[in-house]
Amino acid sequence: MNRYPHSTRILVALDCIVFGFDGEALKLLLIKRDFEPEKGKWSLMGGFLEAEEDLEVAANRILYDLTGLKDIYFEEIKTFGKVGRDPVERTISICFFALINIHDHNQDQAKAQNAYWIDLKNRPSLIFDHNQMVDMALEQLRYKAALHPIGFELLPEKFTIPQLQKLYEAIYDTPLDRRNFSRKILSTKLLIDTGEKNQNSTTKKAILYQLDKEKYQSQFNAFHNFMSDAMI
Amino acid sequence: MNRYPHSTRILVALDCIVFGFDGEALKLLLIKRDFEPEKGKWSLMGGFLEAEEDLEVAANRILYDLTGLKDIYFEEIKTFGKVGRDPVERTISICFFALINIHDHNQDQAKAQNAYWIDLKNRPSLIFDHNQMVDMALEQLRYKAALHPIGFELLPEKFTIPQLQKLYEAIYDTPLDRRNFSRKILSTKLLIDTGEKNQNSTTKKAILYQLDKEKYQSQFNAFHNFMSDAMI
DNA sequence: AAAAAATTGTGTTATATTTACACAATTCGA
DNA sequence: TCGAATTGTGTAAATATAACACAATTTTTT
Repeated sequence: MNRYPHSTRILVALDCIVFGFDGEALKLLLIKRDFEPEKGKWSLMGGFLEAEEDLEVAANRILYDLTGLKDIYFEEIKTFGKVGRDPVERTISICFFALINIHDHNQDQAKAQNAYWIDLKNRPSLIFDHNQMVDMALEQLRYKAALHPIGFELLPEKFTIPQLQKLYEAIYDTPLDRRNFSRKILSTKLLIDTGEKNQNSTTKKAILYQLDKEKYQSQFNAFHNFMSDAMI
Repeated sequence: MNRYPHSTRILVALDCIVFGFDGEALKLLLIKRDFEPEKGKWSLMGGFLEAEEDLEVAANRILYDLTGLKDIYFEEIKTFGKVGRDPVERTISICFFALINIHDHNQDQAKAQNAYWIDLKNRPSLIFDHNQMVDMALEQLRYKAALHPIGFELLPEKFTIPQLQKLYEAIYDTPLDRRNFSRKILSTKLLIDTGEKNQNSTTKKAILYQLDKEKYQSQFNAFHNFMSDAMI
């Protein structure tokens, strides 16, 4: 077999930031490590790229092992490759974030990985460069969600406009005007009125909408200037 | 030394798309390969990540070897990791694009690498997944330049507004209204009037501006909605 | 020397979008 | 039945955008 003889082969890891939303605050699915290295400390969920495995397949595998979910929304953030970032051995890590509906995932699978939902605002310090990874993930989530309709990935199939607003307020840690928010969301034409109402409410029951997946691609840029630039 | 015993080490490459602008059209700096594999075919400039080398350092090294320039603007696009993408051996490639002033780079260094400026519109087919990389790079350049003031990286230190407009027209392959373009650019307050005029012109000599690097960071989002969403 | 051609700089108006704010309707419990 | 909490919709002022016109500069042509 004809190879590249003079180059070094390096461990390739993948680390994922999984975001969730409980109706009030943004959460992270973090691992309390019961394995070496750094046993007992907190980290992101990760894994190594295998010899005959596509990168994308590896990302899906790692997300599946953590959540029991397939076809999750995720996107690459960047590849971390400082020499000493993993003290055990030179390892580069392809970092990505995923958005899931917090009630959808398999609790047993999370338990098996020793994973817990942690409020983003109270997150513990993480191993290696994982803190930096979370910082970049939040930055990219804020950037992307201001420009594109990806927030829906964090909500149930059917949701109300006030729920969506609370999500945006959590992502950007800022209050938003109810009336302008509603108009702006509806003007994207991405929401379909299901005709149902949210029965959980103790006051006026809000309309339940779902995402118009037909229009999702064509309207992917409809969120431009959704948040003011200062928020990003 | 404590290692991860059961994981596979993999070749890690970096491939870069170098954009330039000759005043009329967008150009790519491509390699006519005089080495194996795929000798004689066209490819992107690339190289392998070395054992004791930071990822960022490797990117700078590869860009330096090609252009003779340091501190070039570049950003990561994504990591390509399909199993068969390099037929010689499993290799993942971290792909990034760089923007340089086409007149700045060291011609000898480019010649040593067998590199040529190729018009983006007439580019030859490239090896491996490099065509896909260029497609993604152009997409990301269009996206980013519509939202942030990165186009300047492709121009000389001092430039005129009509030159900047031609650059944007090349990036988006579309004509723009001169008057609205000028007003929008000036409203960002990112341009400093140097007091000089472009002496190369055969008609009215345009004002030479330079980028206000003090304001560059704080105004990084000032380009939001610079191009209409349909362009991106 | 005057006129023509090419290009640059600035202004104006109609339209669309954004922001700030007000009021009416629904639901439940006191 | 009234009040509290929440949801849905409306309106007017300010701002931004898009479409368009004209004057100024420089070189070339007549």
